[in-house]
Amino acid sequence: MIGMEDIYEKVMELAKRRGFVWPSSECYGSVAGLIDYGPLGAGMKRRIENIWRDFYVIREGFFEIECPTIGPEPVFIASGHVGGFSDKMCRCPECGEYLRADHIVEGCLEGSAALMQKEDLEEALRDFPCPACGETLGAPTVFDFNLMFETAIGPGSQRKGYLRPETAQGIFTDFGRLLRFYRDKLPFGAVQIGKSYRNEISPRQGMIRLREFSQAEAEIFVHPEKKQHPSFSRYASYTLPLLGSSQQESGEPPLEVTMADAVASGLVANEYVAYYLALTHDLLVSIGITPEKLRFRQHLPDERAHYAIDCWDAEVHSDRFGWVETVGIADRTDYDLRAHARHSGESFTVFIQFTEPRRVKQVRISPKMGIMGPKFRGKAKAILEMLKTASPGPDGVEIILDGETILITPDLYDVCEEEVEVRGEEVMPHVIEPSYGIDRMIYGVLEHTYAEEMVEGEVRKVLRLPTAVAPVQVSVLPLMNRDGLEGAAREIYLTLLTHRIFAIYDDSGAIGRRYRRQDEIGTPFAVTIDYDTLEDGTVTIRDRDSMEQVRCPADHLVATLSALISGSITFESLQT
RNA sequence: GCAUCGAUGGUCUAGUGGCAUGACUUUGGCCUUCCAAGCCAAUAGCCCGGGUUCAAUUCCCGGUCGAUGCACCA
Repeated sequence: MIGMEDIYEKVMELAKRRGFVWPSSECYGSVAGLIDYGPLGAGMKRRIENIWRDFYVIREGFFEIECPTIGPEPVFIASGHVGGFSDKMCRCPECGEYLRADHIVEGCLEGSAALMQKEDLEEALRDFPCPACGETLGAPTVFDFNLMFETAIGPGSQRKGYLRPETAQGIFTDFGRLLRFYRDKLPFGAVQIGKSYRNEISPRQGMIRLREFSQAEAEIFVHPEKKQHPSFSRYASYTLPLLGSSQQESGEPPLEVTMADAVASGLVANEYVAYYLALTHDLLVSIGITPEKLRFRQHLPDERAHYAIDCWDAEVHSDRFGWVETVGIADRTDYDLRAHARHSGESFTVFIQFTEPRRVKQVRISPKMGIMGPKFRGKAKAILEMLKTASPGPDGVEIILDGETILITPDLYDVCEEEVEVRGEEVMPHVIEPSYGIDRMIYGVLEHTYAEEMVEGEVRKVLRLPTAVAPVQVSVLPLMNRDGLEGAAREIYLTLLTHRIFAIYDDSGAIGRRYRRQDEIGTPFAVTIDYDTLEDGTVTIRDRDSMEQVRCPADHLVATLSALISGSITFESLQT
């Protein structure tokens, strides 16, 4: 390779020029963090999403759902995004700098300032110097900056809504429906591919940090005590570079271990997490990420959400941006379901039958309603409810109702001990969440597959995209645009299209120039129609990566290309 | 968001207070029997808004976008 010192510039220049990625609304001045996928980029993105579906929908059996990108406020109150997805900020009255209010206070104070109220923060900030200009802050106004885009649903006194900051919540809110769809059994999973939105303060890394981005997320609902993946054997001996939190703390390199060993040694929390680490490696490599530029880093205890048992990022190395978090894989326990259960009042549990019904002795309070009704009148019903779960003492039961303590004496109820048959229990599943940043995957693939090489004194730019990811699969090129070559080429082109091979036809300019054009957009194969085609009915197939050619009878072309595209044969095998 | 620097056809670039360079690409034509060949022609540009000026792509102010540093960041 030559002159690869500024690969980001080169990749983005090509991506813009050739129609992969464009700045959005360019004619009115583009907006940071918003991009368009052009004709080739949109095709490539769709192919990558479909490969993701091959892994998660077809192979894992997790059906895909599609939820709105707008949600009503309670969803995001429950998810914690309304409260937790915002930062408390203030502005220096002297220099105008925006500051994290809690960070300033935290630097000089014991304990955590993140939970302080605005008013307390304002008071605490009074005497602090501005970290930017050094002037005393005085009493700045502390305000929340929430990273969610806000909107209003409907006219008039609208319901407040937000653009979703992740696709996951739709799967959680559909939990009850999904559970019934999967016929009340664990484990099951559902996935969603779609747009999410975050009003980033300063998105400045091209397509790495976007305000509107595509995510592919799976939510896998598992029994909290059964975290053995039913297909674990598929990846048990798969080896990955794992950078655990202890390796990071001691500055050691990643460990190359099998998934079975990783789980056995406790490096990875359970088989589910390990399985999706391996699957993610498998998937990323198959779309064109270089294995040497891919690692899995465990969250350090202080960066991991408090409720998560284990959390790993798949990080893709970029020459420009360093290690970029591209996929997150977490065991989120029952945090999300519990939150939605609390806020919505629905149960979010699965009834799991015991293998054998259990006989359980239970004490039941049977109120004497004939006495209690007249005695407590309007409160009787509420007291009755509370009695059901109370455990009676020798003097009776104390019940607190609306702040008033009421003693229910033993003469008001009977206690009967009985043995009941319990056939199962309500279980709140744990959630394993693999979450993929599609746009970051696309950038990683572009950067890793971009190559330059010297060919006869000229720089050849080539995207070595895997066939499954290339937006165009085959180009059809008549060697000359005359002597009947163009007619024969058109015929072959149409034949490929009817067999659903996505080909483009190009007869413009010298043949070498046309090969270069296809190299730049990653088209893996070129079919050239030359004078031998008119003689003996053969064409050549050119391989993008080796620039080698083989002759192939036109009659076999569809079958040969289909096999090459699907990967069932290699180009090298045709050369012998 | 702050500071510094930058923005000229699709791409790379020269240059200027007064008709805006060149190369590559693209399109059409000629030529051409396999890797950006040659010839002819064509298309296409001074980021946006305001100010100074007879005249602004050029100078000034503001904005947008991009790069770098700080800050922020699932």
